Amino acid sequence: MALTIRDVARAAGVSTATVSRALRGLENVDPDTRARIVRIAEELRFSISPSASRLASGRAGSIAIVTPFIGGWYFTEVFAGLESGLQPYDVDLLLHATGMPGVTAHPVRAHERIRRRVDGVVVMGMPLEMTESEGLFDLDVPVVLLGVQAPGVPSVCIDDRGGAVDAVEHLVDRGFERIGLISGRPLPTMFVPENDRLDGYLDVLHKHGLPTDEALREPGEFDVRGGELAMDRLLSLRPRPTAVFSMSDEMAYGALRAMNRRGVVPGREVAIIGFDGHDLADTFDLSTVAQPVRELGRVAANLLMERIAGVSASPLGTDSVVLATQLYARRSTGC
Amino acid sequence: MALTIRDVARAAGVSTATVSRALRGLENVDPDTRARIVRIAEELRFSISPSASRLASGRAGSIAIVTPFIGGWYFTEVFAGLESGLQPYDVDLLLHATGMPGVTAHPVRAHERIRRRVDGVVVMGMPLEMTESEGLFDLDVPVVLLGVQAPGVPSVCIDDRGGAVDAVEHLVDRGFERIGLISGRPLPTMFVPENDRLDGYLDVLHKHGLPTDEALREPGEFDVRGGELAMDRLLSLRPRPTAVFSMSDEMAYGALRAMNRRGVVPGREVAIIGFDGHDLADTFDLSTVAQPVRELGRVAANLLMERIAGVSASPLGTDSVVLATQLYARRSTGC
DNA sequence: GGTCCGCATGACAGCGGTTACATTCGCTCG
DNA sequence: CGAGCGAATGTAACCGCTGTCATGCGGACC
Repeated sequence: MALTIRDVARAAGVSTATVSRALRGLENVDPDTRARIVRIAEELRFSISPSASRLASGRAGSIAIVTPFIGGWYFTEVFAGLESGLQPYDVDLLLHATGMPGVTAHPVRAHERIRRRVDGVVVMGMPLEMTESEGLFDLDVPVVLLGVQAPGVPSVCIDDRGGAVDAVEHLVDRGFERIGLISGRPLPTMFVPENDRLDGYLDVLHKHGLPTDEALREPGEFDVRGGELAMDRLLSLRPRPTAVFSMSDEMAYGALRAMNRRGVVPGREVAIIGFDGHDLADTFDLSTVAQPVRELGRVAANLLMERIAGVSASPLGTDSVVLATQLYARRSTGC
Repeated sequence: MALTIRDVARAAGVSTATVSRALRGLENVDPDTRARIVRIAEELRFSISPSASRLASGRAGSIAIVTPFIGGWYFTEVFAGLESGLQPYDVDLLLHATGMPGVTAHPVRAHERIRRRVDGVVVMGMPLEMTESEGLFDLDVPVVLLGVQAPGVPSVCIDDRGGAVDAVEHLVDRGFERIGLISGRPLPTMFVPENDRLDGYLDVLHKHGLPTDEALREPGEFDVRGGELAMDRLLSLRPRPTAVFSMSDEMAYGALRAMNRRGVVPGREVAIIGFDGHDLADTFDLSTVAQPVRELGRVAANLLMERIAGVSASPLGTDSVVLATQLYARRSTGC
């Protein structure tokens, strides 16, 4: 019932091979012939059958984004960035959530789920070990890491250490000396970015000879509630920190709330700075180190598509793109 | 190089047809035979080629979610809900963003993009006219509307009018009388849910004989910044409203900010209630009418898959699922 | 003028499954 | 005891494209 390439071929008085070539913009087709075929295809409202095309060509026509979880601001932004980066290519974006090991462990390994159906994979915010255990390197397709860096694997990420340095230097600039930290998981973790941010934080403190008590570091689970509890604990310390660097904006929101509840004015008695550049940071006057998350997705998409195209081409280097972060100083740090 | 069903057939000493039947769990396969085939397939680490399967069976093996935009809390929750609702089915979820007409108009109609590659479509938060103009009804596949109701099309949505009634009744209960409104677009709009919420708002005011000045209604563009501006305008009125119903939580955040800037304490001088049940509503003490967004996605997925399966079955009714909203009273309304 | 070359095109064998239809075989039943 | 039946399995024709190889043809070249 649906039209096939044969119908077009017949209508144009050419062979199916020529139609196929013409429609895909391959070389060695007479411009006139191509124009005619394209016109006829449009008149007939014909469009190629992806499954047939994929079967015949051996390409999956899809790539997958593998992430520990769906939801949250970061995920959405990455996803939107990927989607926009994929526009120029005729490729579908598939999604696979693994769940976090030990928390929401997913019964199916990513490997099994996406095997044979993708030409490449973007792995988002997963430690290398997890990427391995999910079998993503055994898929025989290119892999691009997003938000993480690892030797020998192409990746796109930010300078986590540098971003943390900026954040903490900012606090020092503003005259704060007793600087606390809200991390994600308890440190050290399997997540490289967290460790990098910790390093940045510590480096600045050392550089300025400021206190680095471990008591000043509290995990906040990367969510609002966790941030609130972490800040509660920090505010109960004596002496309490006069400033706090939160590894995410969402935790910082929780921290802001804890401060409000106690009548502590952000930026005066206690300063706080987040990390991410979340949508609402501006709304809530939260200073933050913004990372270009959409851009991360976009670049990852391009990097991956390049590698897919270049499988047979010259041996590509192990590209590793590092994007810059940007500091936004707002009222929560007294600006 | 990759295994085919033939390799499995050979290894099991049966025909490819039997392997196909066994692996798909069809009837009329001897339990022993099936077990043997499944075991061998696993040993061989064989998995079916989706493109071959799709081509041969004529099924696309995918459904699409069509949305005006990617991003924001609502979108992400719906997406996560769909994904989880789709788990039991072996179906890929494709995404197509149309852009808003006149704002971010997308050059490609959804119709062209997803034609021949989906077995069904979930249309999210789009007015019926837009769904039509995108050609989604000409795709010859089932369509399920999400967040909108329309005669003759299956849909899953909430009771927008009822939710608005709850919100405004709550304000009245708390003793507020001069009640303003922050809508999305300027009213009336092409979006049915907004109009429904407006109706609910007006109904309650009428019922209690409260003022319904049009001056009390301001559009807030459904984003934080718009909400802030809208609230600014409302707070400049004399007499100013003593309470405001915002059609989304994100706009309400903006409104909260406007109040903070002017030193107006939420819930005391001026109350505000949002709509959505956004993640951060609790954090910022915002009263709200929560809608089960993930559930919306999940139900839509099931509804759609049912219809896809039932195309040939008995003529399904035009199911239209309406999910309940829930009021959360917090400090922003003086609780 | 004949040979060779390269471009435009055609013919056709797959790609890896699914499924309609045919076949086999052990039983039930008249 | 043979017809008839249903469950289990096999056979083979597609599904709609792509890619390889073959073919035709006009022009450059010697």
